[in-house]
Amino acid sequence: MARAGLTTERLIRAGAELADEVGFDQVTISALARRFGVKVASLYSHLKSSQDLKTGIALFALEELADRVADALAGRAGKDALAAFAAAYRDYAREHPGRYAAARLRLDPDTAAASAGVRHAQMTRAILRGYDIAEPDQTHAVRMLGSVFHGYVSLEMSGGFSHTAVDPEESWAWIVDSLDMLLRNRSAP
Amino acid sequence: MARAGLTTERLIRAGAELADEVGFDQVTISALARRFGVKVASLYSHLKSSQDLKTGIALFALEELADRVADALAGRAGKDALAAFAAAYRDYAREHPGRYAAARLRLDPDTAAASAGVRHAQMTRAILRGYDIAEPDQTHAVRMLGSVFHGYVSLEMSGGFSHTAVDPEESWAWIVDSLDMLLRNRSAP
DNA sequence: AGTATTTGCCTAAACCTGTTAGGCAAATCC
DNA sequence: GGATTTGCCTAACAGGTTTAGGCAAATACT
Repeated sequence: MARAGLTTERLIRAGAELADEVGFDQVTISALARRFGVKVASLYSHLKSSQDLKTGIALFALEELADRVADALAGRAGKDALAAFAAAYRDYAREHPGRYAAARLRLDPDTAAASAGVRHAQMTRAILRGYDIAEPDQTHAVRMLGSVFHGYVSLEMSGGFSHTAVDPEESWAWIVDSLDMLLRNRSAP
Repeated sequence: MARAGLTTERLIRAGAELADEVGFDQVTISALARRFGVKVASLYSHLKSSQDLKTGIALFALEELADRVADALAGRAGKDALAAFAAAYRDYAREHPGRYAAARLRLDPDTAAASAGVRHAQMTRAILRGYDIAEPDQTHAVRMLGSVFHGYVSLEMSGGFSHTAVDPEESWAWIVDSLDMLLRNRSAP
């Protein structure tokens, strides 16, 4: 019988696509095997477990998102950088909802420390360079930015804004504007 | 054989407790049956499905959280109300992580419209009465508050803040402060 | 009270996902 | 071309979900 040519790489990639189509928590070893026209047990040569697959997708998504954000940030500063960061984040979540959900998977500390998550933190801090904010306020600001962006995207994705007529696009712009205003206010004199 | 005295109410309540102990997505009909010392099939007299159970827990949590927020808000206005709202929200998530996760379950539109979710929206809007912000900015502000609070709690719960020494308590206070400052700036002249 | 009816929990069974163990054949290496 | 590695397979078991049908406890009726 001809072989299917599975690799861990391909499985994780396909898992990411599957996540976008059916939702991250519907990603299952069985569904993945079906997609490759292969028996379930065959995947266990490439993946340790279902959890392993999910972690792999999470790491993949974190990396991909970090790359996008880095691209968006290149050559920008101040409010420009803030807006670009925000847009990259939100666009990714809308284009790849399953991967975005994956990126929010809780990782064990070691895995997290070796992931692209640290790049995310660095880039968020980089944005604040345009605003001259010292520690510990800088950390507070990093946490606030992360909260707003993640919170907004998460609420929007779960349909939380669909019961008001106001365009989410406008709210997003208003919020970015507000954050810029706030960070300027918080800048050292 | 003596009966166990199951009711939909009791099952949902026990499910909420179970969620706090083992995590919302580990809540399962089987685990619930074990907890009552009863066979799995018996629960199907009271619950239509596993999904039904989860929806029930979500509605219960939304209600409970709305009650707490309403209590916290009573007799307060302006920044006081803002801080109380924020505290109620965060405290609930820390006390009842499973229920908080349940409250974030995506509900179908009809169910959502009949849930305590609408009270949450109303209360968030009520806070803004202390700041004199007109539409459509009011909607933007509601969305921003929701995003920050949910985003912060969600990131904190998933361990996102554990790699920096800065006290999350301080960050929270800083953020509430910032939001107050921002809303005052956005007030009509 | 004693009978009739409802209702609650049971057994049994089918189907799905996850996981491990062991086998055979295709690909690869000399 | 023969030996070895490696990939996918079958088989089997452990949960979880859900439906169908049965017996006995609780409740309602006269």
